[in-house]
Amino acid sequence: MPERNVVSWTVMVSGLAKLGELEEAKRVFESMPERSVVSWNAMLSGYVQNDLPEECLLLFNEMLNLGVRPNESTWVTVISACASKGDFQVARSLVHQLQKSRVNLNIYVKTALIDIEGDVQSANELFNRMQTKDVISWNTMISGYAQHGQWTQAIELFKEMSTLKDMKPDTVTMSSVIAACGHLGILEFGRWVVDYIAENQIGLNLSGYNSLIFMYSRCGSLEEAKRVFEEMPKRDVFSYNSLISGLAANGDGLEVLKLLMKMKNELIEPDAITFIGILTACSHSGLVDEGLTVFETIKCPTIDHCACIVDLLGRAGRIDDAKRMIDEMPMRPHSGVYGALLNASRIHKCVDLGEFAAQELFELEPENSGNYILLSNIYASDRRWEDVEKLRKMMRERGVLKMVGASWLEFHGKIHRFVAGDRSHCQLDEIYRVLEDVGNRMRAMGYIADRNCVLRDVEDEEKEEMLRAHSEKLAVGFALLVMEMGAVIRVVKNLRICEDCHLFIKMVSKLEGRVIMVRDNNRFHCFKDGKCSCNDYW
DNA sequence: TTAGGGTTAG
Repeated sequence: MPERNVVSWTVMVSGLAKLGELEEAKRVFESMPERSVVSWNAMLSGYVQNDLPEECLLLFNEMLNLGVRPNESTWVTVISACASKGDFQVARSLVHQLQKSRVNLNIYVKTALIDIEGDVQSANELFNRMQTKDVISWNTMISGYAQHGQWTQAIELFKEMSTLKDMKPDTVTMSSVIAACGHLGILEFGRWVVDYIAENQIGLNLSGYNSLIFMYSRCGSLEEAKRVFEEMPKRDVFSYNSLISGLAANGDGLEVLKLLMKMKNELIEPDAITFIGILTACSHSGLVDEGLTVFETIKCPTIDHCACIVDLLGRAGRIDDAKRMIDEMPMRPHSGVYGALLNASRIHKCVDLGEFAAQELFELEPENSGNYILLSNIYASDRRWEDVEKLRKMMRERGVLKMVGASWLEFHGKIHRFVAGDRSHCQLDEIYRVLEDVGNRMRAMGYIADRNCVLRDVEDEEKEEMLRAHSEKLAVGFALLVMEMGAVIRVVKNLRICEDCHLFIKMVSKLEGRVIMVRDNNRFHCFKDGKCSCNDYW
């Protein structure tokens, strides 16, 4: 060019960076005879676009040291560099500098700030103070809630957005909303959202389809998840992972292994999450050898994959192999590893290994009441009531004893509340008739009507405290399930699929010859023929 | 010539 000026130089920097030619961009940037703030911005954003946020921040420092005044675009770029790094400390110091610099906070800067702050409340305050908001500001706030697990708030904000005349939710909005529905397990609302998308002609892109697969999977609607998976024009690792995890939770190990093959045929590389899904599926379906074979193919197995193998071996009864796996693994085991061993010890009633795993867990996470309960259950299954009581005492002393007050179940759109010893439910007589019937039939089939039996008479006060809170209210709730067979029971609060109700539902599924779906902690468990998708062999 | 938003696991 006969006349090169700062603009043409900057175009070169920006264009090269966009092509991923970062070294070349840097070379041009460094040989510029003069630079404007825009040139600096082009180079800074080049680093962010090429996933080098640290380089961006270093260059930003250099820029300040040379006395170049950042403008709004500069701030947006460096803030987003912190966002991709997840570096809240640097973000805080940037916000501080930003306040000192008296730069005008336009919609871009504010939106970037909502995205970075790691502090949902401040982000929301800023969002509420914004005079003008566009679709990206709304999406940033919605996904901010979602990224912090505040899915209800994300959905509420979407509802508010959808009532505004001048605001049209787009495909990004809908991806977040659909995923939030999945996390909450609210399939009915999810279906409404799907209709909303169709009515408003919002085209879904790959992320949107992936969210849909995730939602259907998490809500236990595997047929719909598979349908979306088949229908979508292009799949990526997210699509596979969402479906694999859904099938894994449903105990469909064979289908998952087929998907792994299909994935390879489509030349999509499985990642760490894929393998967790596959190993979980094998574990839940008792496919021990297949799981071990897959484990061998993982290039860089993580500690989580090892935990899956401990679970796989332990559930299947190869508990000594599970312990050996822990002894031989190169990394330091974390709570997930010992948790898997403890669970396996409970399933197979191995007191020694259970004690070993629990001791490690009490060190690693002393506040987690679940570990104490599991060990207590192991002692109880061995009728070691003194040890049970010792553990209760330890829990009281450490303040981890958490008595569950009540549970809430939802079905047919109505919330039912159950409390230990509660006699106030409007279908009480019917419930107890069903309970008695199931208990009799269980005994007739040779099952020991001991502590696992929901009808068990409680002998003394201590065990009453321990057992009633768990068994009885669950029993009452699940008796309702028997009567309402076919309905999906949604556990609204406090109730977990613990040992007692687990056995109960399995028995019911066998006696009634029905498939029962129960949503527990937002995950679906599928019970059929006396087996549960999570493959616990009681 | 430069700048802000989305999806997955146990």
